[in-house]
Amino acid sequence: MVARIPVTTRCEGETLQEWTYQQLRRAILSGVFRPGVSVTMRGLAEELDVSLMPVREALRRLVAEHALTLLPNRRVTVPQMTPARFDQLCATRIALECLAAERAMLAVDEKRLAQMQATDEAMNEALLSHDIAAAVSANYEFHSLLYTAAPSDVLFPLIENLWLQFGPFIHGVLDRVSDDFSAGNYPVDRHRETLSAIQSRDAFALRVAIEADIRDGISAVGREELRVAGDASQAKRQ
Amino acid sequence: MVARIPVTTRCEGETLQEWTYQQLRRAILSGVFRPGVSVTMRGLAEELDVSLMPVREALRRLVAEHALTLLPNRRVTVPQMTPARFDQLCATRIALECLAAERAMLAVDEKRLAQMQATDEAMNEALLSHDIAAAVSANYEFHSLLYTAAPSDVLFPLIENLWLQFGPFIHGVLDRVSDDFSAGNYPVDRHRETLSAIQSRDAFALRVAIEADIRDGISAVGREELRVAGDASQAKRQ
DNA sequence: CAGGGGTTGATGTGATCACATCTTCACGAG
DNA sequence: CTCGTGAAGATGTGATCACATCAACCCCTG
Repeated sequence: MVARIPVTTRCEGETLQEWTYQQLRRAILSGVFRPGVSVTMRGLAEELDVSLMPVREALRRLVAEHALTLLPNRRVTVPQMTPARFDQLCATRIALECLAAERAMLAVDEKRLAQMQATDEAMNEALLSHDIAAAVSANYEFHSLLYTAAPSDVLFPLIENLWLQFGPFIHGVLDRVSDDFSAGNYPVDRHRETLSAIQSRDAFALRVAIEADIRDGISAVGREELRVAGDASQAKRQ
Repeated sequence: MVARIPVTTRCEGETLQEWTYQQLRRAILSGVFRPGVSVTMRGLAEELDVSLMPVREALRRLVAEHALTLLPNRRVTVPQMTPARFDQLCATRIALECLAAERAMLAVDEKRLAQMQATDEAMNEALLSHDIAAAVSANYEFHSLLYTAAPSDVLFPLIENLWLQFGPFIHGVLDRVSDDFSAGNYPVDRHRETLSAIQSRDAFALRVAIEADIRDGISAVGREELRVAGDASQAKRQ
């Protein structure tokens, strides 16, 4: 474990296990854990300054959500990204997020649309100033604002699962996009296409925009995942 | 807890927690737990004759998979089915299973096709003899055989999640279908359509067949879920 | 110097205990 | 008779301990 886990203050009435889960989850989403490294319950317990029990249950939960992987050795590791897995994640994201977007579209009101616009601008600013962490969370919030317009306790958790599995790689994707931004190479703003599709209540255009947004992420990665996988196998030896 | 949980023998090298999880999972899938009833760790521990710890972790896992629900009281219950949730589950199943079917289609060989045919016939026989449990597992196996033709460690777990959430209701659906069967009212066999679509490598026909299979389940339920929900609110008082 | 076997430390699993919180039920005041 | 209050039991959470298993490491033998 090289990088420290950023911790937040514990909310009132929140169980230790829930807090621990949230910390680990945020750490995974922000790419603190590199693929291939194995985490130990005692190590995390010491780092988060909690006992074994909350860590144990938080890890169990993250494994159940496929955010972490349980090896046959019963050791917990950050899952490796393979081209096949990457491809599956993208295809599944497209299927689920297009569905979620379509179902949420009619429920997006003016207020939410304004929030989405503001979030998109915040993301672009973050990309320009190379603040990857802020860009990641703004991107996350943009999609969340859309999908949660129509309350959904089935679809949205599944999508969050996929994001969690993508976790360590979103960082790499937006890093690449940020570089392109700085080089003056502005890519097509899929978020803006998304917003105008919602405004004109065009379900088909919305699906196209969402799919394009996800596919842009893919092409931004390119052979990136291979490099990350290479880093991971080095990190494993540490 | 009215119904007993059917237990299987514990495999060699399987942890107690894993075994407990499998027992509870099978119980949910076969509809032993009725929606709305709350389960207790100590109750399950006694019933399965294990200590609290394995039950605790198994429940945590099932909650993470949305097979069970954690109330604000920190009590674990079988989730209620509402029309909205039912609709979401169906739409998500269609999106994911059509995708999975399309991706698996080309990987289905003669041997697997024969297995699927045999499984479908077994299901029809089970329906005729009103053996709902056998029909449920045959239906499950039929779809599994298709989706696992191309190994997928992303899509398939998500689909299994949805099936688990459907769990208590599949029973009701097939109960209804079984009644129709006995009344000589043979519904369209969507599984047969699925098989012929695979044989002719027709991706579009396959999507149509899968979607129709899932939608047939919906119409078979009809207002069924309301009756079940009604039963559940009664059962809760027990 | 290379390979194998034994030892020691680390790790996950399971059990048990202590405690805070919630539920439930009965009793008594209004 | 109704509603609030208090006590007792039940329940989930967290901590700590014991143990089997696994990994790394070192030393010995060839």
